[in-house]
Amino acid sequence: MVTSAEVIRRLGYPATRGRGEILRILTESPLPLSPKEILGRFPAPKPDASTVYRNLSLLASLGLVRSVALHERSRRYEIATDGVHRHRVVCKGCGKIESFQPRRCDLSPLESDIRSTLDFDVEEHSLEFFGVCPHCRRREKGR
Amino acid sequence: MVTSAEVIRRLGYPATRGRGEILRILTESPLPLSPKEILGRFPAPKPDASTVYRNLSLLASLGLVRSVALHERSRRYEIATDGVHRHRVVCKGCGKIESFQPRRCDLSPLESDIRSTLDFDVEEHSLEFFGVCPHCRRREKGR
DNA sequence: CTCTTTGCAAACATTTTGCACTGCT
DNA sequence: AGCAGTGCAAAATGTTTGCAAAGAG
Repeated sequence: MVTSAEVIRRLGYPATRGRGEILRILTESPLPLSPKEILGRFPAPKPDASTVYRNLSLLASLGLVRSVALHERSRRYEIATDGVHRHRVVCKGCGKIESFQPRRCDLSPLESDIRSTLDFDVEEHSLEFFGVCPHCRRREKGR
Repeated sequence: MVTSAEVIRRLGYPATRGRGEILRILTESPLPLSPKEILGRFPAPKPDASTVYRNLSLLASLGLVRSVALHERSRRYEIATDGVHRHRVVCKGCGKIESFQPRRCDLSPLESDIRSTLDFDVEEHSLEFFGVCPHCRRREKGR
């Protein structure tokens, strides 16, 4: 078992309490979290918000966390588990987010298209769905 | 030919100069634009930024424009042309954005999965790619 | 002990809001 | 004329930065 502290240290950065906590919080969350939510889940004493932002940037540049762009005001972050690929469904009514692992998510034909047409090396993609959750659907029908 | 002014009027809102210009600017842009960029392309006299934000929200709620979430600080908007589906490739090096229409973009199996597993009615999806553009690839190799 | 990170405060960027005035239909 | 939209100013968010004090290796 490799602890997150070791991973960070091996990458050449001191393993501070904040960094470990961020990784733990994101690992335990089934949904991507905003910096504010992450701060909210910190046990006391809570660090300053700027520390959370700085560490999220660092961890993202080390590839340990990933930012997720939903159509919101703030960014969200999730743990970057190698090889595990997740997508989200966001409810347009209430903003509820569900996360799921697709049975197959084969976008390689699209990625080859991009390579041959635009000459970009594609490294990642982000695929998010927007719709209506069961709860909001019932509410809409009721009206 | 139906003008954008008529479309807005039919939906029950006055067709003001700002609304028409926003639709024209977005129609003419091959790439999604941020509110600031949209404002920059306005012919004088430029409206106030708040007007641009208010109108973008209105046009988005009417379904005439769509917001695009790239991993950036500000939102971007594109014209919502019915039936035409576009995706973006963003260069991680220089931030360059390319837009393309996929030859096929069949995510219906995934959407059925979502329907049966999570019971969400999926109405839209957003699929964006991130990679390295030819220019940055050459620059990286050079180092 | 040295170098990096942290807290704090302030700066910044983006977006939203209240209000009097202007403009669309 | 009447109601909705606009500019302006100010506030609300979300994020970044400089600097002295505290912490990791």
